[in-house]
Amino acid sequence: MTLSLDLKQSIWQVVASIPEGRVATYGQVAEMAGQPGRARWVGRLLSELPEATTLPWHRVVNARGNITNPQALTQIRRLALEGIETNNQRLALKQHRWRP
DNA sequence: CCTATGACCATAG
DNA sequence: CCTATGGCCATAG
Repeated sequence: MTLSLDLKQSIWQVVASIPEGRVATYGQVAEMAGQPGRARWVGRLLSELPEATTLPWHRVVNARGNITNPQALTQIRRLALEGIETNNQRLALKQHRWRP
């Protein structure tokens, strides 16, 4: 199956709907977009975003609350602005996870 | 066609 | 906490 524009848009939509001050995991985003088990698609899609995007990609972390992003510093800074503190690239997922 | 590579994940030891 | 394993799947070479 090819990565259709529809699928990309559904994933972007989910990311866009993550509230400020909350985070979601890659797997969570994939599942909410109707593609369970496809966390890697999410990570790869986010890696292709233009630098000027308004999509809140910084609110997506891995299943352990860890930041595994080449742009970790940017992500950590943005999360801090929303009141989410990190420690060694890790945050308290249990407290900050978005539960719709 | 085959292998390697990820902004991943769950489970087991 | 850490490593190992198996699964995931588009993309690149």
